[in-house]
Amino acid sequence: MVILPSPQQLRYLLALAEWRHFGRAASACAVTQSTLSAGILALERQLDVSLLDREVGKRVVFTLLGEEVIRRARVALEALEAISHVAQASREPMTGPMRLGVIPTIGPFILPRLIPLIREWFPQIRLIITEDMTERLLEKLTTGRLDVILLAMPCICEGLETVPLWRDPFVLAVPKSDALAKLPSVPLERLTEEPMVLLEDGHCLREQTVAVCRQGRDWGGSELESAHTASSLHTLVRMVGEGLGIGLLPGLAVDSGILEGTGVITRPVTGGPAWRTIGLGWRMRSPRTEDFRALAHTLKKLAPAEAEAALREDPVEV
Amino acid sequence: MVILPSPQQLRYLLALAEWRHFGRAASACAVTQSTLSAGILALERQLDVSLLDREVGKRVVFTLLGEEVIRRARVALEALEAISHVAQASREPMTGPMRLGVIPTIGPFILPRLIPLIREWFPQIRLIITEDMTERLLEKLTTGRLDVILLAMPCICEGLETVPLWRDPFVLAVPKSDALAKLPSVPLERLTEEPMVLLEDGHCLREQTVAVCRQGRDWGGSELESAHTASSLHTLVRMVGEGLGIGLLPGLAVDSGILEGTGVITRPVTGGPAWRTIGLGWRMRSPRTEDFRALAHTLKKLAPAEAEAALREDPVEV
DNA sequence: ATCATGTGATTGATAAAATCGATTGTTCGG
DNA sequence: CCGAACAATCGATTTTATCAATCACATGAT
Repeated sequence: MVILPSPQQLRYLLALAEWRHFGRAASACAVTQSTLSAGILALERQLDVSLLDREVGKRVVFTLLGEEVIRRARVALEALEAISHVAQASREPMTGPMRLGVIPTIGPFILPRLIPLIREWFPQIRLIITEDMTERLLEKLTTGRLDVILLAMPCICEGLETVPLWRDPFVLAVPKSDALAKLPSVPLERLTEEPMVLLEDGHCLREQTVAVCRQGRDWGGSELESAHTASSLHTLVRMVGEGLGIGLLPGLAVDSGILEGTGVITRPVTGGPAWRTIGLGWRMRSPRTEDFRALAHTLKKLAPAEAEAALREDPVEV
Repeated sequence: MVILPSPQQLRYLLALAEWRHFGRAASACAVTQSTLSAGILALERQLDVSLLDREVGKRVVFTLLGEEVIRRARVALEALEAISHVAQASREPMTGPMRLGVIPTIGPFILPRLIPLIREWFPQIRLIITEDMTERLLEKLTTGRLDVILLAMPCICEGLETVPLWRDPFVLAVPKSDALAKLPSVPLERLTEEPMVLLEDGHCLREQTVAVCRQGRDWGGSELESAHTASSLHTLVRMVGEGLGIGLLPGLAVDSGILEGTGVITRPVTGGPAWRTIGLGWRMRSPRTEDFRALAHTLKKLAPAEAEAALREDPVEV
């Protein structure tokens, strides 16, 4: 049987790696310097290797092996902490802080409904909300700075568990006076007749609307480059109102009143699938996986009835 | 600061999960039953949850949370053990058992040279060799039943670190009396003139030789189905000798004398790349990564001089 | 019904360890 | 050469892990 390093010793080692100073590392661990020193020594003695270079002066310099052990100690302690956390989450499900990330094309339109819903169903949950674009949300999620994110699916990111919540249909936004406004609905093919206003690069909604347009007709790079770009959906609507072009809007945004007082109206688009799927995602093997599954189940209540029904009938995601 | 479960307690839990019996689990851990019982109780008390269902009789039944904690305990203990192992590997590099897997189209031809080489360079290493096909080697590697494998690259398997060692050229094997035997070398295009003898499904060499043949000409499924199949390279050579068809052989096999006394001769193939790259692979983040890198460096000495040179000049792998 | 048996939990004693406060021995910078 | 800063060491104390023995409670055989 192998002698395992004690978690305490590993904590001391990580603190030392962080502070590079025995005294400060010790007070960070709430122990005396002698305790931490003894702990590091004991770890080195048990492993029968030296983790610190003690040659040069009194500075804290780790050996190559020391650095490697530090990396692995982080992993091991995280795994141990996860056991505590999963126990805590099971003891008191749906309590405590929950750091939720949300993309800018969902956040402003869903949060006014989402926050009261969570307060009602899970009053013990303290939501901490971050709004950012998909890529950076994923980075924050995988590095543990977020617990759970609300985004447009599909999301290709390994180690991520996602649940589709509902479909959000795209509708065409045109100025009241536009020719297309006279039609009851607009076929996909006609979307390229007029210039398009798109979101800035980085918004996944930009790529999704472009993909919808490309369904209708070959719509090359040149038109895309000449399109106007907006930094938010609110700006995009204003620009459509100013006659700079037409735009595709998520139904979610329209439902929450983004068009009010803008002179922009919407028409449904026909001739092909035109929606995005909104889903909830979290780190696979997160200690609070069960919490997040329950949250997803509750969040489905926020779907417009017909969107949820559509997803139920055809759960295969695009 | 969260209270972490002690590794010892987790070991008790895992033993209990394995034996489902306090007494037997205790002796497996070399402690008394009371110690193990107290350990489990202490773990439950510290986590403030119940891991065992103690309602029904005296049988050992885990709660759902218990099962989850057991899974995570396995991960955490592995991470802790990895720290011990990396320390041990650094303390005594290149010692102890090393479980090497090798595919059947490499093993018989390289092991007679590889084993003495390792005995000479790393006499402390105790090789334990397993021969199997790529897929099952990878499965054994990822589940920890092998430490390192020798295979044909590229190998698409995440979590695997691989190093290319040398190129092994394919040569054409034909009966001495065959028409192609009269040529000094054979262009790829002519490989499909005669029936081909291939290895059985599952050998990666089969797919590689088919890929080489396909370079020369469109060579569809029907010819493949009608090809003869051999269960080993030795059989394949015999079948070529019997006139059942021609075959592609790794130079490695030819160099080690597979053709002796068979009436089969070889010709180089021209008109396109015709080789496989042999590499060494191991679990990324294996505690003995440094050992394996050193091993790979040494194994390169087994390459025919020209093959290693080719790889040095053009290390980009196909 | 009764008792033997197998099981996990409990108890009290003992050995091992973690930790603390105080001290020692180095290494720099002035 | 001295003093400040720092890590290592020492001795005392508390805490923890472990053991052997025992208890409490099922189950099954008679």
